[in-house]
Amino acid sequence: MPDQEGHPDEDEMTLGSLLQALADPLRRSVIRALAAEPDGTERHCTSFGLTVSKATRTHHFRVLREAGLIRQVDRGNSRMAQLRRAEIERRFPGLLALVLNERQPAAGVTAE
Amino acid sequence: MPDQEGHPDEDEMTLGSLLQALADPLRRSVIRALAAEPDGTERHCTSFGLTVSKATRTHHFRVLREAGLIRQVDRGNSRMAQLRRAEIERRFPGLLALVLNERQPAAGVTAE
DNA sequence: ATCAAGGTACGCTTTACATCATACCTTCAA
DNA sequence: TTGAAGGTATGATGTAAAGCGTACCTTGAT
Repeated sequence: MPDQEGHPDEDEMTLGSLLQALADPLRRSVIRALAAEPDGTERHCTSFGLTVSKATRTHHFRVLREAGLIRQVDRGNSRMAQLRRAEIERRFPGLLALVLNERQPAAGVTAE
Repeated sequence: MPDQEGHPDEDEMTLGSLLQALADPLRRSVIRALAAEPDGTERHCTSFGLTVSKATRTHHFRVLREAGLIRQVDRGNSRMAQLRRAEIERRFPGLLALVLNERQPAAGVTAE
């Protein structure tokens, strides 16, 4: 599996890129879904029900990864996504809570 | 002074538009400057030292206003900006703190 | 009444981004 | 080893957003 760069260290995360990544409702829904799981949970990238093409999905997960929100781990054939909860919380306390408390039905995700 | 629409109510603020508004470093700097002042402070739109044209400045303040971050008040010839601190805090607790705590390199100055 | 100053609106350019289709690479299972 | 499945890279497209200049409208001076 090619190209796995772009996992910034905790102190390399910038508020700008985090906010930019979270400005997209699709990406927020991914983070919300991940955060709803127990800490350390790995989820298959296709398991979020995003109604976009493969290429677009790759794009969004790349943005999340490069912002530092998720960690992507290769598991044989697939690449799993994991929320970098503790690091995000240390670096920008309260940021995740904001996304979690959003009372907004997911956009772009399979409808309600 | 024309067009003063777009002051959403507190419960009309959406996380999406707030994040989008705050994704821009210029707009974050305005919010940071406002938040550094005592609550209720009104500041002249030109007092932030933004290095953009008048038209662009108007644009950014409009985004901030329509997201619900600031309130714009006409004072004779000028239009003053005021942070909607309490409302933002009630609606999305912790959001402002995130912006405030951002360690921001000076604009136009490289390196630390 | 006139005019400079503060803001906005409009039109335009340029850049960034979300999206897709296609082609390709890797892994695992027939 | 052949092929299906999961991901990525690339290139193209449409749209949104940032930026500017200019023209115009207020307001408060002169």
